[in-house]
Amino acid sequence: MADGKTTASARRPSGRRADAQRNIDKILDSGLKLYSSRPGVSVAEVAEAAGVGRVTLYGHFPSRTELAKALMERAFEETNAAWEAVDTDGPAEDALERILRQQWYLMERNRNLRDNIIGDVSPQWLRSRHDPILERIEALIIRGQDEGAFRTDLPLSWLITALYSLVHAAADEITAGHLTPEQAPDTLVASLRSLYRP
Amino acid sequence: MADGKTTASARRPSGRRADAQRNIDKILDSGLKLYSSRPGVSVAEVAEAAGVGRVTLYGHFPSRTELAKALMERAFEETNAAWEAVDTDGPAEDALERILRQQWYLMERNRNLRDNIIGDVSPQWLRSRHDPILERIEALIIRGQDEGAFRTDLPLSWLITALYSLVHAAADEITAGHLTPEQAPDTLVASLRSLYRP
DNA sequence: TCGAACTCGTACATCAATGTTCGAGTTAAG
DNA sequence: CTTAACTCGAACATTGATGTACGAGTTCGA
Repeated sequence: MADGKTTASARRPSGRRADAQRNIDKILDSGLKLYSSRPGVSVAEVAEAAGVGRVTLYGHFPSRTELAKALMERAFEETNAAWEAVDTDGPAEDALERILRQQWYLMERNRNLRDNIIGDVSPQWLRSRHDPILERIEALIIRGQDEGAFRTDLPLSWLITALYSLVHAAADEITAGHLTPEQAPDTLVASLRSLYRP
Repeated sequence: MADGKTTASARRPSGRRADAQRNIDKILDSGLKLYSSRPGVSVAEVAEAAGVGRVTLYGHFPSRTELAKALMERAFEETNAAWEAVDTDGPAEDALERILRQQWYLMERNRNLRDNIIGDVSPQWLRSRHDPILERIEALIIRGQDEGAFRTDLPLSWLITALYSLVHAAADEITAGHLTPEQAPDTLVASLRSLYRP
């Protein structure tokens, strides 16, 4: 027993037991679904949706705020991965269209998540994670302006905001039943083409 | 004393005392300001902002829901009055521009009010009050389409939603400090012209 | 199979919001 | 001036959410 300190925690210093990890995943999945669908979600709801005891949830996420952060962190990672996967070569106008068609629902989901999580995390924290994503879009728009494909008579930040805004609007229209999920990307692309062209 | 029943309430059956009416106004004013600025406003906050006791507030508005309804009702009336005041003659494109320049801040404020009040009143109630306003915009857009000034390749409801969406975006940009209140209407009008033209 | 890691329900303390009651004071209106 | 309407603070009951503590049971991992 001289070297009996080879406990599990010593052997897997940064690891978790498989069932714990499974529960963490379930919690994050359910949390994302709930938080991105409506405001005012409670910790208890997330736990129930995940099929997990409330105490278990608190065991992994010490507070509501920590849970919220984990959800946002995960969403940002997903977005970054999506950007890596998309082809941004060629004319900026075409690249933007590809990005929209592939990611508009992701943009929308994360925007809702962000809206419904405000108040749980500090604005600074939120900004620090969100800015890198904005920069990617910004760079693409600037490229389009250099190519002469995008207008330059309106502020750059406005073009970005308008883009997000219309993505959000498209999602609302689907929810309201005025637009089908198939029509949405076409409508969005057509609208943004009109809006972005010089 | 045969006719001694000439009490105040009998004499002013539908009227209120002047100080009561004054307080009601203060409550609605403060409530509008708070509700349209952020979510999660409590009744206590509204009372305090109005400089009125919480009990007094409950005396006039039996519940949080009733207060919310009164706020929305008032906002709708204001919007209707604004529509009556605006000149909708001439080409639809110009009329829309005039409306935007005169009412965009009102549209924005009421949209926030609506967003932050969801959950306090039923969706049906909200719809029933909001629809008449949408119809006015709808009629104007259809007129523009008949004149050949507005595009017809996108759903009508989408054009309306996009309009509201961009108004909201413009307000966000002002809040974020990316747009001045003077620039906002021009940016908005320019964007919607691009978006609406065939 | 053994022990540590993990889960679970129950129970508890805390906090904030809603809505009500009471009684004493103030104010408008006739 | 008289009275009814109104206001106010303080106190109370209720509800729902957050976070913690405990102890008994289950499951993973070596």
